[in-house]
Amino acid sequence: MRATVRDVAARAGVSPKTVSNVLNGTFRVSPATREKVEEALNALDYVPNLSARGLRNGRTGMIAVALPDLRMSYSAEMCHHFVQAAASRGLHVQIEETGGGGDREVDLMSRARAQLIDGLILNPVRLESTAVQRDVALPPVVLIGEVDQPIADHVWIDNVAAICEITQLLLDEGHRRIALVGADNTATAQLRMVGFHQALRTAGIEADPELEIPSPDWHSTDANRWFNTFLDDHQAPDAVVCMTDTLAMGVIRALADHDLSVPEDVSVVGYDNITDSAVMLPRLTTIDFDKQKFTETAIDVLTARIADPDRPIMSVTIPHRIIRRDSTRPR
Amino acid sequence: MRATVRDVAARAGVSPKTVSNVLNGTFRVSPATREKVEEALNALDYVPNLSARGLRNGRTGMIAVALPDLRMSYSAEMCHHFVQAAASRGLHVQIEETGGGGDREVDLMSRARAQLIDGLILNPVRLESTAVQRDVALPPVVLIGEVDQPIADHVWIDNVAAICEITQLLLDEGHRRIALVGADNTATAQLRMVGFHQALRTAGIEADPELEIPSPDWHSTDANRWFNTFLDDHQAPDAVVCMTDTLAMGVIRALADHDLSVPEDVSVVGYDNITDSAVMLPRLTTIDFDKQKFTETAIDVLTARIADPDRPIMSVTIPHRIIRRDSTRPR
DNA sequence: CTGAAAGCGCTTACAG
DNA sequence: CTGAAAGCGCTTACAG
Repeated sequence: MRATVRDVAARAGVSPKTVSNVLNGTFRVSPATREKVEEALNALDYVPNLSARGLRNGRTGMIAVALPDLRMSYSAEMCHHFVQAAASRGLHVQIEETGGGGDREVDLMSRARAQLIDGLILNPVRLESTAVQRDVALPPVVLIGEVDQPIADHVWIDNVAAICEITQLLLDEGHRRIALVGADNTATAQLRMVGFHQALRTAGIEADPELEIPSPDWHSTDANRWFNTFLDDHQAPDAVVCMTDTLAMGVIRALADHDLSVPEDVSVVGYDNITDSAVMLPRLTTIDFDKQKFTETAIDVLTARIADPDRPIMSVTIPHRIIRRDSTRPR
Repeated sequence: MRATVRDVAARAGVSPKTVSNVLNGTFRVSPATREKVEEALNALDYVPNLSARGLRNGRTGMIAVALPDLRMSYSAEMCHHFVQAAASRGLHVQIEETGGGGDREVDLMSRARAQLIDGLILNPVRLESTAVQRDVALPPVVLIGEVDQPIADHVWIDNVAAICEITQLLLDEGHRRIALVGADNTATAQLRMVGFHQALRTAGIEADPELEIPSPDWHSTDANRWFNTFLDDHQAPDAVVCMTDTLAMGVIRALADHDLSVPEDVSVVGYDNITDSAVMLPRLTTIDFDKQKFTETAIDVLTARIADPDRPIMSVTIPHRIIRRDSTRPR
């Protein structure tokens, strides 16, 4: 059987309270007592029961991170940084996937309220997210990505500005007919479309719905399929703005299959600056942000919220920048 | 305040036991009573406290999955399937990263024993993994990937055979000077090297250590750097066996930077069949396995182990197959 | 500086 | 079919 504080106390000849004091360092314990307790701890191979501690303290040291689709390289990199940032703060991370059905988000909220996790970092898929509503008792939650409800803490990068800037860059360099890949009704896509339209408007170009191509599941293979179909029926655009680097991979492949090369015939830009973008053929021009800073900020905001449920709601914008590589060229 | 079973019982005019019966369906409850309880459950917005349940039952419904580096596309796809498979079995997943220091593995074992998780799926980084030893009280654990200690349950694909077969394919098609990328002292690499050497030996070719190139952190950018350096000093090989698809991306880029194209000048093969491999330039020849089946098997084996700690240790091999694409051609 | 007791919220024998 | 009690393992007032 596993040893409990009681067993340790018995062996050390002290009370459970003293063991707890040694474990948590709450009060000063005399060196002699401490030594006895530590001997017992080791001898009995004591490991605290976190469920019991969680029940008592109302904290488990576990937070949840919910992303739309864990298969994406973007998700992979964010997961890495979340786990690292959490570990350095003594927290552990439970992961969840919210894609493919809004109910998952509601479930998650319940689980948070079920207190096996202390809080939740949620990347909602839809703007009209039913999960996050003012009237329901919210667990501590930080929304990441694109949300416009000022109902919970929020960490994001300014998508509208980012896409606007990168579209601007293409426009400045002579591209006129610019396609957008990833256009659908998800929160992320909606906001990025706003930025795209904004840049076009500033340049005096009318948005052409024909050039706004969806890619329902956001995978490279999916973008490839949809963009291939587009190219079968349409003249190639001057440039393609992809809502993620992963989409860009599929688009570049579709162009190659239509004997169009990047950037000679068509320029392509991405978003996220995943690691592989730096070695892709061609190296991808994209939007970068500090993922470590992003995740650390999200966790710190969540921790603050857990500590004080009544503090004012805050929104943090993480800076972004354009990384110029080889997938674009002036026309 | 949150409602407890006690509150619900009070409102429904029954005992906590009856509420528990309704919640868990352990015993039959009369429809009238059930209805009263359900009304109270809803009215009070009851959510069970999982820490309390975990303390009582010794189960939390949470398992941990530990992978070497979560940034890899391989990890991303595995995480997705683990979360899906777990969800369909009513389990949740905590993720951990074991790379960059063996102590994390030991930590993980303790955490499992700390019972906030019911069990652990671990992809150990090193064969001489100190974490998994016979004398320490192991929590329920399933090892995935390359391990040769028959100390715990094990799910893997036969790496030796897989790399041997794909190297064979290259040899059969006339490649003689074959490089290997990812050669280091990790468990995965060691086993894959065995398969590589086996194929060479069968073909009567002597292994050339010069052609076995490490890529310490296994990222595409890292493989790119190391393979670039290799190409600076050496004649290009006929083919390159990459220990993962991600490494292959970096290798293909290095070849491109030396004006060598794939497969015209050099053939390249990968391992894992990540989604992006299907659209890469060129589309990558690689080793595929059923990731859903792999993860479901691992979780089922773990569940069985949790249910019966004394059952015999088992090892399951998931089949693999070569996916032929455009990154190789006969010479 | 330390001990004995109570209680976090749940479920499971034990009675009825 | 239901109730009252005990206990999972921990930590925190409350006394000394």
